[in-house]
Amino acid sequence: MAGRRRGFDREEVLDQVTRAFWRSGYDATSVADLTKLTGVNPPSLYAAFGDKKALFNEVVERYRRTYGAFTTRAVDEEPTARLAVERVLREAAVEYIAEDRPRGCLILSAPELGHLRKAAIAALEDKIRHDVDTGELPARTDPHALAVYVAAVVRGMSDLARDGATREELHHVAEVAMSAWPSPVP
Amino acid sequence: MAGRRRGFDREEVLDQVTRAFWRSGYDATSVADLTKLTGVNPPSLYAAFGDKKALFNEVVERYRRTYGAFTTRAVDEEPTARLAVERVLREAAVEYIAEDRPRGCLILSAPELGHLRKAAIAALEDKIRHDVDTGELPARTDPHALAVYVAAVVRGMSDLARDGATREELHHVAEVAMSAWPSPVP
DNA sequence: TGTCTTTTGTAACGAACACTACAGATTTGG
DNA sequence: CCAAATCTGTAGTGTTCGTTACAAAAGACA
Repeated sequence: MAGRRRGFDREEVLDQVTRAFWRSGYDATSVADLTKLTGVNPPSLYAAFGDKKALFNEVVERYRRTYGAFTTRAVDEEPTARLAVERVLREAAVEYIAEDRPRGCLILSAPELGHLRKAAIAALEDKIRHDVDTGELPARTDPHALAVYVAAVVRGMSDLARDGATREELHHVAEVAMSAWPSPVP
Repeated sequence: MAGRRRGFDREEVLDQVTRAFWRSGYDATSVADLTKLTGVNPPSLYAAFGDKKALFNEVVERYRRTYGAFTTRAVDEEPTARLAVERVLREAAVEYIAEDRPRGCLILSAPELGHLRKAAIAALEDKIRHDVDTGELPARTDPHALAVYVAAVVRGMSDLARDGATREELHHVAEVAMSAWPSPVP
């Protein structure tokens, strides 16, 4: 038996909340900020999403499936680790500076999401290791070290974007970073 | 005409406060945390350092002169940009994981200190440009792009340290990162 | 229409926040 | 030893935090 219908679009509110957490972080974004931003009063917000922590968790999941999905897609779709990393860096330079969004990466900016970052490094490391095994990369290549290096560069790019870097600067970073990629022995 | 003497060591308290801000950041560190940590009651703390913002500013200045001085020293003391960057990366891998301190870099972790980061990039860029002018680096080298690349790597190393990376991992990042350094044309 | 269920706005809760009024304690200078 | 000056601990200030009690409003089903 149903009752009164929700007076707001759950997805639209979730996107507004995502951008707020993305811009300012979890702690610096108050529930009062969110109610003012969305026009949804506290009881409705809590009924729809649970408490602030649960709302943030849902925001993170949504972010992974939308704004943050380009990294996973590159690693999954590109045939080699080199092409995957090239694409991640090239796309990050665009994504992290997109005009109608907060800058940088929500996940890379949230201290409590280290497990997601660790998983991303492991996935890239596996892809690198595969290329070492097939001879696509030299046998001397250390897959873990190379994956952690890429992680460092991407995090640096996200931080720089938040500091106001330009798209050209990030593209330069990507270009220079790729020149550290191991070249096969002849 | 003097009165009652201060009951605590100002420098010692300042160091404890520095580590608190360093570990948890400005917002997440409450004045109540600081009074509990140092044993100094609020009125004494405010009399000695001013308000929370002024205290943080003094902490940052102190950090620059102590824990964070190794980067400036490397750029000032090393004869070439390459040696300076090599040294910054090598020392960062040690400094950012030191056992009796918070991990990472206080300045790189504080969103409001972008001006200090910008100044550090400019200083490195100048050193790189000097080496381009003297022929130490190839003429095609873009000093700004290379400096921003180094900034990205260092920030990534600081972030990784906070996430629990090991010293070996950071050393690997430094090593791989240096292989992107331009080599002179023969 | 009447009843049941769910959402809504108002208005508050206790806790934690940065900060300070005030009075007693402690020191130097006269 | 007295008086002026500085520091200390207690106990507050008003504000904001996340969260919720409550009753009116609104739609679904009998």
